[in-house]
Amino acid sequence: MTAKVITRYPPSPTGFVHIGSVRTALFNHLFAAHNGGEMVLRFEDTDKERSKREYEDDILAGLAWLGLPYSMPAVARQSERTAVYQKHIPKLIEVGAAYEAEAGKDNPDKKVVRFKNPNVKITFQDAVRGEVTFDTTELGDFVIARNIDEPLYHLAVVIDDHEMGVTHVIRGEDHISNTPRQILMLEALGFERPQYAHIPLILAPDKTKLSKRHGAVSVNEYKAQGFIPEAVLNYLALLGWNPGGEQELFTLDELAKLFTLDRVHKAGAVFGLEKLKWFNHEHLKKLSDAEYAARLKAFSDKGIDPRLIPLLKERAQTLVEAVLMLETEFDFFGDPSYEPALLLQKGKILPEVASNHLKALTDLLEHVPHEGFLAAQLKDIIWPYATAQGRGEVLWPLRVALSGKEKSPDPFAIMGLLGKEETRKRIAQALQNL
RNA sequence: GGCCCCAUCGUCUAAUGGUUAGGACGAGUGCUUUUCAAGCACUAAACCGGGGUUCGACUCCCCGUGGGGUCACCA
Repeated sequence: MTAKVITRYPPSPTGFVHIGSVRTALFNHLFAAHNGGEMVLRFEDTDKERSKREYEDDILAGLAWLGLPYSMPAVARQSERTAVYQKHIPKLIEVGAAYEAEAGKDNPDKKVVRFKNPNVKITFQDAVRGEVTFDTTELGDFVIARNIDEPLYHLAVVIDDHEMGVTHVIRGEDHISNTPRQILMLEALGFERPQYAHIPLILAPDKTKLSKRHGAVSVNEYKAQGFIPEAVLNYLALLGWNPGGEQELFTLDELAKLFTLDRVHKAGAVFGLEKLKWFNHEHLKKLSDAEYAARLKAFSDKGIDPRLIPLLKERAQTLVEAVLMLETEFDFFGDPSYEPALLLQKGKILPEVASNHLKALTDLLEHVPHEGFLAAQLKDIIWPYATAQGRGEVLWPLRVALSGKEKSPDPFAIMGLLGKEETRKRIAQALQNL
């Protein structure tokens, strides 16, 4: 059939890896994976002032965290690819497609390279937008290189994409107006035109391009907030793309199987944290208990009782939230201390009533063997009594006696975790407090 | 402003000429093991406007309007 599909992810290492940039990488990966191809990565660091190694590391770490695969050419930094560019820039001048010109008044000795604009209309097929036409006349003879061997962004892109065998250029919509000038250069160089696809931008709630001023924008921040890659990927994939149908939860592999460019949207999509949280919770629930505990370790070095994991899974939307719960409503293993009035639900329950119920419960629990002291069975035993006597008046004092807290998991779960001895102790203590 | 792109509930979206315009997040209400969550049920919520084309338009065309992107020796 046709040549192997090669997509590209060319970040410029001038900042921490942006969520929009990651979405572009994701789409490039999904398309490549869907077609049995691969995504190549290169660093566009021709801006030497702003490019930094720490940002490169950050980008690579981000991809690793997300689990997005890529390949890299032997020389991946544009700043180190001078030899490659030297093959092509003089050629452009030789064939008359470009010329050297004075840099400007402030720099009389310096010579830049300008592209000789043929002033034509350029039409290209965009995989998501269809036919797009630009008049390149307004571009003038634009500068394509700082000097004979230092190309500027547009030229470097064209040469690198060609050298790396890129077949599909999938990038943000903000690049759509750059496309005609890149096509101009690519034609002058005699390169084949790749397939273009301009994907919609990720927008902030005010509908403008998402940027730092809108808050968390780096994937690191999401990682630090306790989001997991499965959820981030799933959420991002569905921003501006949709496989049709009503399924929303997907793994990366499932997404790759379904991904096609013709289902990519044309309009920008607003990034919504609430829905991301929902995706995170859903994916968190799908982890095994062991895996959940392992991920939690990155946020808390305290050992946690494995029996707590199912409860956390049910409640926490993020891992940070889980840690927080462990420190608050789930922190009931230590000595519970509380205002005795809390036992009475702020005066709603009479002291005699509460203590009668607690005494009755003590008797009920007396017959339960240690081995049978489990949440489900305790519920079976206590439930009929609570129902007969009034659930609120029975269960509230019990829950407070056990947890000492205004909010906590239900009393049966807590008793199961504490065990018979501790449960008896706490109920006795509550009786004394009354 | 020039050029280019876009337009379904508040948000993410389904629908590809014929649906009571569907789902999800969020919101509200109720139920539940009467705390907090979770869960479940229900409710409110959208085709930007105007012209065409057509027996029939959310879907096709045109014009408005609105929004966005881009106009560097940044990428």
